[in-house]
Amino acid sequence: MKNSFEQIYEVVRKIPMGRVATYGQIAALAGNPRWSRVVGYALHVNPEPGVIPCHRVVNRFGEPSSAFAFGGVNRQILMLEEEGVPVVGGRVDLSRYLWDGHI
DNA sequence: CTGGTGACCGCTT
DNA sequence: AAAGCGGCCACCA
Repeated sequence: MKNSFEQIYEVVRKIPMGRVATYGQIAALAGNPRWSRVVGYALHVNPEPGVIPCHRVVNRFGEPSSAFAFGGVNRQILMLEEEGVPVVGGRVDLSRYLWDGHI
């Protein structure tokens, strides 16, 4: 653990399949609930695509980020459904698929 | 070197 | 009840 980024990547990497986490949740698990912005930037640089499941990260409303740069927001939704996370109305049911921080 | 911005969230008025 | 603003870190010009 050197900087906040490493912490964030560590938390995001721990997200189990078929579950999603919010930026605030990741920020809180990383150590500071106000790093939500840093979390977004951290995933933006995404140093290891394919290793860090950035598609499992959504905002607190359960909606995927509009600035998703994988090839379109549809791509993220498709990947989530592939893992078993249904996206209804462009939104994920956080009450049911929100990662509680426990594997 | 300084200023401003960004995949956000929470509190205050 | 709704709207607006600030705050933390890192990177770019």
